[in-house]
Amino acid sequence: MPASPQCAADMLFHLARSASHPGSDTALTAAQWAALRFFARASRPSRTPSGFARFHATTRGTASQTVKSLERLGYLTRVSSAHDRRSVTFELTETGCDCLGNDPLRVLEAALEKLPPAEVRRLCDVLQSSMVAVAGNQDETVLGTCNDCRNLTRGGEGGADLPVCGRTSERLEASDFARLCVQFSPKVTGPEDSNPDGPAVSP
Amino acid sequence: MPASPQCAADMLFHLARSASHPGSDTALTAAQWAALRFFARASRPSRTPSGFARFHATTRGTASQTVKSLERLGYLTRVSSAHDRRSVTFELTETGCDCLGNDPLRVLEAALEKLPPAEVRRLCDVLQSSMVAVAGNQDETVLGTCNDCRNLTRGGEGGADLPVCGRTSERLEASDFARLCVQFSPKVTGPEDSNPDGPAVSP
DNA sequence: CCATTTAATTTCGTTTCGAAACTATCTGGC
DNA sequence: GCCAGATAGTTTCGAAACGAAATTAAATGG
Repeated sequence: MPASPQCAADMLFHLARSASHPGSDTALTAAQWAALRFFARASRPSRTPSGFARFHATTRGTASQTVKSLERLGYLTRVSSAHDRRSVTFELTETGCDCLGNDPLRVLEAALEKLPPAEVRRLCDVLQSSMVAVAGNQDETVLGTCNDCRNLTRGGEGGADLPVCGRTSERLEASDFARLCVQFSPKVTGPEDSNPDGPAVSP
Repeated sequence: MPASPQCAADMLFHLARSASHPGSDTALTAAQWAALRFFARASRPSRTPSGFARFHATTRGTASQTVKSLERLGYLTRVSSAHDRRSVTFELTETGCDCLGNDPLRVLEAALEKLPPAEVRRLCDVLQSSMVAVAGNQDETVLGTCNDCRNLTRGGEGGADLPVCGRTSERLEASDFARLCVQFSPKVTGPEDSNPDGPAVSP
């Protein structure tokens, strides 16, 4: 009764808000922190203005402005895509990287780092299944790592094929495997589910 | 590696944002939904503009405006406090109650309701310990139910004393025990900890 | 080759927000 | 009782964020 799902939702909301909210003495606004964080952690195909818009649950127009402001501040650099000339991706500058050390969300990360790894794993499972449920009702975005994504086709063991994202058919680098993707689709859990104790998937 | 604490923090942030963000076709703004939700679930001593400001991690000025707009819409009614003439509390009107059925956060609640209760319990523990850690660094607010709060002094078994909140020394009703409090302090977990498998508390 | 779709940007008006100033009330010491 | 300081709530005002719509450019698919 004290641990109702409703209470959990309220606490999750409050925690996210209080942890991501700059204490007013910080260099960037909340939206700018979110963008800086995102471009530091997303896989290359996701590091676009549209990708950030999905991550931040806002419009592309608003996302474009936020990104532009960070570019003006010298925290991001713009890289035009080779395959699609409409598309641009962003990289953190060294200043941007340094700045991330003051990200207000770091206190939440630090708190989670103190948990036992199994607990973190469970938390991730719960969060991911919840994102799937939320995204199902609306057409929201599910966040996950390329590693766990069904769209990732790894290079063959013979080294013949190169790893690509099946969604964007863009090449991935090894460093992208652990990064966040905004076009994530969870792998269908086969009979050999590695986490039989995990959260129930809705029928 | 795929379930890093950092990734968990990002997913938590994204989930909260995407779930609480109205699809733009909803009657209220994100801030208004948060306020309506809060006043529906907080214990009476917490149902003040200041209480909502803490919950929403914003200033009292901003909170005051949000509350005022909901009052104007007929979703909240203002009740002046008997003990402190500066203070006011708010109650949901019937319309406000009805409106809560369309709360965008309900899809998240629904997702969490599908989890096994033990999983929800674990999630609550993780969220609460994280809130404590975040609140420790800054002077943020920890959210919890009066039931689990060390400030709650229940009425004696003889019925002599009435249940009060030790923080505000205000009387509580039985219905408040399971409600959210913004002046929450977790009970010190004694040797007879009911959840020995729970998240480690930082040393 | 043309219609459609998609990526990104810009513009514009609205809303939200935070900081600071202000009023009213409570509290504690004297 | 009285005054200083703290606290609850409100208001004001300028800055930022936001959504919607229009625009440009490029990819895609008959």
